[in-house]
Amino acid sequence: MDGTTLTDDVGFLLSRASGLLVRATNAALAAHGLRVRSYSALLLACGSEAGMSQRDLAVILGLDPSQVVLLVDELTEAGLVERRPSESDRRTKLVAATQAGRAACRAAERAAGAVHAEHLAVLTGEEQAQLRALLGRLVVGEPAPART
Amino acid sequence: MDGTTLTDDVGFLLSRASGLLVRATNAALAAHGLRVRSYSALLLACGSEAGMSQRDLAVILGLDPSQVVLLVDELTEAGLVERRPSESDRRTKLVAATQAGRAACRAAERAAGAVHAEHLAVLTGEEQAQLRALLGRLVVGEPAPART
DNA sequence: CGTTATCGTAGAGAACGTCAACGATGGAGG
DNA sequence: CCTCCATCGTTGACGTTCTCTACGATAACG
Repeated sequence: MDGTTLTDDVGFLLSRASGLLVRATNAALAAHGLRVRSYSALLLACGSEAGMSQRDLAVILGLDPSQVVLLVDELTEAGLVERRPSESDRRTKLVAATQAGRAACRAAERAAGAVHAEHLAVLTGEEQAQLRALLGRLVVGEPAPART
Repeated sequence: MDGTTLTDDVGFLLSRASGLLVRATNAALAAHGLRVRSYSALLLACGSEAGMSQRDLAVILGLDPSQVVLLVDELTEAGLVERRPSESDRRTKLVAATQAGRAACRAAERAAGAVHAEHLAVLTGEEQAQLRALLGRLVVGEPAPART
């Protein structure tokens, strides 16, 4: 009567599933010079025309702001994004995707999507939607990530 | 029409949810001198009377064998497990929980379970079961974790 | 008996998480 | 206007985790 068979633990399964997917996606993105981390940031930068502040990036990605600095440094050096000054607040810098960045993002999107689809193939489309919905509620139901 | 809104991406949600739960669980287990990592290993060691080989530990936890060494070192130094020679194979060492280890495991189980329940409270019991089932299929549907 | 594979171990290097501090700017109040 | 406090980006540090390589000891196979 141990309700805690590790392999039935939601937390463990979450870590395990996440780890497997991240690993596979990293391998696929390596061909594009990206990792899951940088890809996510790039994707967000591509999301808005004007760019997104590093603080917003940190909040959405659930990272410490100091990590975002390095991430943006890396993407900037690769010529995929650029830091633009905000017009309304001279402290904030908007991270905006360059032309090359948008192109790389599209390519990476295909690569990541393929791995993604492959790993989720064991689930039906409906099940994938279910999973997405459940995880979504799990994530938003939580307090701030780091540095409230 | 971008099908890739990061916050709707299953992989991203997986990482995010996993990260949040691990962080919270680590905080809760800190009072018992454990982390999620060591707790998982301890739980497995407590699972079988004779103990479990480090190799099996690595496979189940999805870790590199070299990490298991450090993990078991740590647990051994804390007096929670001990390495026993296997009778059938002198190469393998069986990791078995001590009395103290089993006690610590039970206490940690309660602490982890509480955090667990709290973070999953946004889902109904049925939804939690659904999630567990979906994740389970996702995990087993994958190839070997590290070093096949 | 020799070759090949496996188990545990050790070590290194990169990526990641977490925290503390600082300069520059913005905002609120006297 | 000036002062106090909050925020944004940045830097630095320290510990954890991932990944890979190599090695000694033992096992399994030919």
